Amino acid sequence: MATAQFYLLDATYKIINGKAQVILYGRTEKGKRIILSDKDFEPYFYARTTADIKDLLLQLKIDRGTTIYAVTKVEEITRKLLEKEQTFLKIFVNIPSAVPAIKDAVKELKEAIDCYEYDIPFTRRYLLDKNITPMTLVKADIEDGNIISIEQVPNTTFTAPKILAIDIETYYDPLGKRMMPEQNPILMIALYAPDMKKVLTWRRFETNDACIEFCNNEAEMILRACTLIKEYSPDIIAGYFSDGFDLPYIKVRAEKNKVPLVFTPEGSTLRISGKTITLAEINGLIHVDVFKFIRKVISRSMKTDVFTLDAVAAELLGDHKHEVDLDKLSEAWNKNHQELEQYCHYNLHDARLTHDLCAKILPLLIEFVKLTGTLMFDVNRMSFSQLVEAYIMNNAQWCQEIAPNKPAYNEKQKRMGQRIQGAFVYEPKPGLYTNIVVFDYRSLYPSIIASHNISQGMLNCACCKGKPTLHTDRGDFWFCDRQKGFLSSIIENLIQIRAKIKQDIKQGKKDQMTLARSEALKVLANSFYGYLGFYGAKWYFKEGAEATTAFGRQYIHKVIDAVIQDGFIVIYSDTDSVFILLENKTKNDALEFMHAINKQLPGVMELDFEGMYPAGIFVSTKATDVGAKKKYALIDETGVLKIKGFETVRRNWSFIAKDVQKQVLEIILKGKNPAKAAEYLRSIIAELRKNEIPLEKVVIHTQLQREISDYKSIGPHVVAAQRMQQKGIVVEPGMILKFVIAKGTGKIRDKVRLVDESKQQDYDAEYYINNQILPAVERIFAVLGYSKEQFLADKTQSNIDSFI
DNA sequence: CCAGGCCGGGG
DNA sequence: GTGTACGGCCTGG
Repeated sequence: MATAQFYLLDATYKIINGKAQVILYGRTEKGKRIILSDKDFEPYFYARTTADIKDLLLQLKIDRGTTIYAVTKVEEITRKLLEKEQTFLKIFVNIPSAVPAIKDAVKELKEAIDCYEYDIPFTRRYLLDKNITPMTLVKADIEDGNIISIEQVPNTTFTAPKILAIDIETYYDPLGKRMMPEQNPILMIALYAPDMKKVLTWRRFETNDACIEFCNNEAEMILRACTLIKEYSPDIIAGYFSDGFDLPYIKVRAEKNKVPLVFTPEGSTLRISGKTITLAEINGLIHVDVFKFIRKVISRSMKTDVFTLDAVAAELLGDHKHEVDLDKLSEAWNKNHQELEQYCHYNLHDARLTHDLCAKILPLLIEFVKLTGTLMFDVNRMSFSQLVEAYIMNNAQWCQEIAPNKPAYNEKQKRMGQRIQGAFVYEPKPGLYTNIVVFDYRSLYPSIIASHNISQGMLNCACCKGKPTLHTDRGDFWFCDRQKGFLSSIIENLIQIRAKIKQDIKQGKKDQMTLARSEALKVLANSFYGYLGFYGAKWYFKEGAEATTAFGRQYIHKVIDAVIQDGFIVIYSDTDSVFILLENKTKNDALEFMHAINKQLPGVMELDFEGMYPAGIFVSTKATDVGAKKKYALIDETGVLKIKGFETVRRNWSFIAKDVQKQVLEIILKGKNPAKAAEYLRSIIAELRKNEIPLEKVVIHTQLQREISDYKSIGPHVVAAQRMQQKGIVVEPGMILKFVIAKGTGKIRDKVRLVDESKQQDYDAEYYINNQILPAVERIFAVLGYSKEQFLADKTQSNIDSFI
């Protein structure tokens, strides 16, 4: 017998001779790849029954043609379900895929009450039960490559996995057909790691750049990329939107060229799964889609609201993409080969940005892996609720808790219909304000859940009947005083771990790992409340969510009352934050107020100083309405705009609408000059009415998603497609249609014109003013006292401004 | 008001 | 793959 110690990277399983083998992929401390299998782990799930039906269960067999699903063993055990101890049957089956089938059969039995944990993927079950964590060191006793036993080596992390980034450039028609990998070849493949910089392409040109390598054709290029990846043997292959673009594209091209797609030394190939949202997976090589993690997990804490590689790299790395005209790439490919060099550099630079972003997010990703005990591939693609659930599952083990089931369709519908009364919102009076200070409660909801013991089994317990109750619209609640709940302990533990880490950070322990751990714990804690009220959650807890917001409303009222008593003016409050005006008080006065409040607050509750803003605008949802929730723009002391709740302007808006919205906010907050912004808007409207705004700025871009005949309702873009067809242009799904709205009568769709059949004079200024420009800025101006009618009135406007 | 339909990331 | 499917927003009906 030998032992092996290695960082666990990935896990999968395969069926051999009718039995499942777990396959673990790892990297030894000396950097060697290692692959081991474990033959002795059996799939199982739990059931509750009204009688002892072990013998009956052991008879269960389901014949599925080539395979037979069967129960192999049944054990009686005691576990808890929502904090209530009960007897369960642990039902073992022959292979993992037998679990759902046997589960269904068991549910049919008249003695069955319910089944549990039948939806936990086999390898995940393995990791949970063996108590081993990916991206950390594990120690295994092995015999002939088979694992006899395996355990965690405590306090270890694989901090420096080898990352290789990949990025491709493809041939495409600038007129914007949908991604068509069957027709359009890959032109370049870039691979980047600090010690591996390579661009492969299959058109030759003069170059001195040693990174550029020429292949004879696309097939050879793909094979060469595979060889380079195999030889480099990274732990992680990273891409940007590579689940949705690069890797599926490569897969199609490899099939088209009939070349095998092997990415690891031991021969793992690329697997593409999922229909609407594709996933690209390689056994033993962690595919990180940098874009997915950033958009799902990090986006909340970022300023940008577009997640292009350029915008994200700018914010997180302070770097940009190279500026090249990608629309000319295909032309260069066909005619001007010498121009391809700049595209190669562009390609490699994108791969570099992707690599650096991956390195940047890696510490956080690893901390989530450790906290949830889930494979990095999965963590990379999880939403907040999934992260929380994975974290709870990982902790349920030592609490002896069995996971409740995911809701069935009906239950989900029911839950979706159950509105939970939300937080308190003090509606802002729309307007432009100066010198705003923002306070917020530190981790308000997590603190409440922990300190008020909010957990299913603790609700309205018999033992604490008569204790002061929480009155809500849905009735009165109390939570047990004598026993600590499961969910509340988990979150209390989370808060404590984080407090300890924050202490460490304060004392100077500011390494990447510590900071990332603190951040991961914060994200989990902050997502906990949302999870309780999320309809798809296993531990959905409506009363708990209601109680949390009810307590939250009490706490925020306490601050608001105190702020007012102290002579500040409250302009806005939402959930855990209060926005106040300094007026003739100072920032110091505000800080002193906060310290005083904190002395009165119980336990872990604490009010923080969020920031100070020289100017801010609060906007209403409707032009005439009172203040809107969560819709404002602030400018901080360094001149950076903080914009919340303004809809992001998309492709199917005209350029002019996007421009105007941005300009208006800038003028108002930087120059604090509403009149100037209004003047600007008037000038734009006037130019539109004189049809002076260039035609290209009013073009609307929309993609045709299907065949024209498949449309049930005829939107403007469908009309544009029809017109193109009439003109003999081949129209196919995926095309970006460009059209303008011309003068005329009837519905919008009746006024659709193609760009090349329109002249500068043709576009309908009133449409653009009413449906594009004004919707984008109407609310902003409404709060400054301008109604949209004021801009629409085609008169001299100067006198209206004077009383603002 | 609901349902149908598009966007996003990538090239 | 212990299979099933994003979330937000706008427009037409």
